[in-house]
Amino acid sequence: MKKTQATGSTRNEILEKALDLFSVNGYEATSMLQIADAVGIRKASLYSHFTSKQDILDNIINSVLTGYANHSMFSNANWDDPEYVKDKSHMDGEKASRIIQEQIQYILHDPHIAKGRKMLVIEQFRNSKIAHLQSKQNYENIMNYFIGMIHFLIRDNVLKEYDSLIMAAQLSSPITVWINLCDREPEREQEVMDLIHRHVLQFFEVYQKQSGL
Amino acid sequence: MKKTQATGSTRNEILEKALDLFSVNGYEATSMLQIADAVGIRKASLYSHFTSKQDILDNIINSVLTGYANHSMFSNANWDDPEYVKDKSHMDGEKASRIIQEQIQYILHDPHIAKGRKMLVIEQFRNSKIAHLQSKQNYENIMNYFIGMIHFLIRDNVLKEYDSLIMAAQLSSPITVWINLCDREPEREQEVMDLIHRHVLQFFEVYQKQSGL
DNA sequence: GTCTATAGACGGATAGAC
DNA sequence: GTCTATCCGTCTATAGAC
Repeated sequence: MKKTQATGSTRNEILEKALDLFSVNGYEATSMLQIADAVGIRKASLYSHFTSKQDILDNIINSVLTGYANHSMFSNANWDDPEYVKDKSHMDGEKASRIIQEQIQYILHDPHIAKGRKMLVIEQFRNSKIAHLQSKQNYENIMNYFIGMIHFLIRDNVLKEYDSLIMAAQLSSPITVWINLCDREPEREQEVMDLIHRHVLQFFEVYQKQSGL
Repeated sequence: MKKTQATGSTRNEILEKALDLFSVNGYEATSMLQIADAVGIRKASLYSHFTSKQDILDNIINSVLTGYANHSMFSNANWDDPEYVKDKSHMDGEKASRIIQEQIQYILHDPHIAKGRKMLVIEQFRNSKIAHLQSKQNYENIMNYFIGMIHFLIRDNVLKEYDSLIMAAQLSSPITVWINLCDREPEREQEVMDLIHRHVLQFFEVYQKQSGL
């Protein structure tokens, strides 16, 4: 049961280096030799830890899944929990922008999340399992987070009561597009962070409840 | 000069079938044998039309580029041209939604544009040339179209004068995200078209000039 | 321009010594 | 668990007949 205890670090290093390569070149374009070289072992030694190349990918997909679920604030937010929202009442655009920017910084720069996101983008058309995973991670999860936020802000009398699904899409989608832009061209991060700030402020301005006061 | 005249159709068929494969599996994961099989010729015959596999990709990238520039309404719109905007004055949400949905239908279902878009998504992290092309095609071009539209609508007294870059991002980004969703899961197209309709209507509602009348 | 045949490199995976 | 050596299939690309 504990046979592989000492090899855990090698095993994890293989997964990590493989994800490095998969997230740039994709699964098919990455060879076992490249992975072995990145880890610093011989190609054949990979087969002491995984039965096949596909086995490596399967384990990465699982770790992307659970890693995201455990660490992303998008997954763990609970806008019905008084403890979670206790410092979020009387939210304005500036405050929301700060909260959102903090989360963007996290998912942009957490190495595992960033690489997992890029790998799903590359592999999404090859099989429907990955396609659904990609939709769940980078669409449904984010939408649900923002739908929760919008509901909270409407309940808290901060925002006007429009179609909350559409409001969530309008608030989250520019951010999603700009995260993709940063994944492609990291040098544009400052431009993107500025755009996000202006976007959130303007969203609050047009949807705020007491617009005439 | 006209030597390859008669072989043009085979050459184009190679490009077309190669794009079919590249847009699903990616460049590296696609073999010359797969391309030859799809065309119905022997693998070696491909080299009568292209010097290498990379040469095929280069030609596809050029055709994606010029094809998009020539056919997409996003590239050819000119909101300063009286002829172009002559049927677009006094726009409301319904009218804008109709115009936008028509264009979405086109870029979703035009085979060349759809496959080109997917290929750029798959290949965007492998080299910076493709990354910039992807940003240009599927971000800057679309943003410029919507910035033009927003400017026109503000000039035409339809919309309030907010930061037009942010307005364009808020109008276009949900659509971009939903197009990606359709590329991944085509069965969700109806859901997406409904969301786009609701989104455009609500955008016009919150940004329209005479909100109090 | 397409074909068969093949070169030569590299792919994933296994056997067996240590 | 890592190594060397090797199997066998597939890859891109070329040579040369037709």
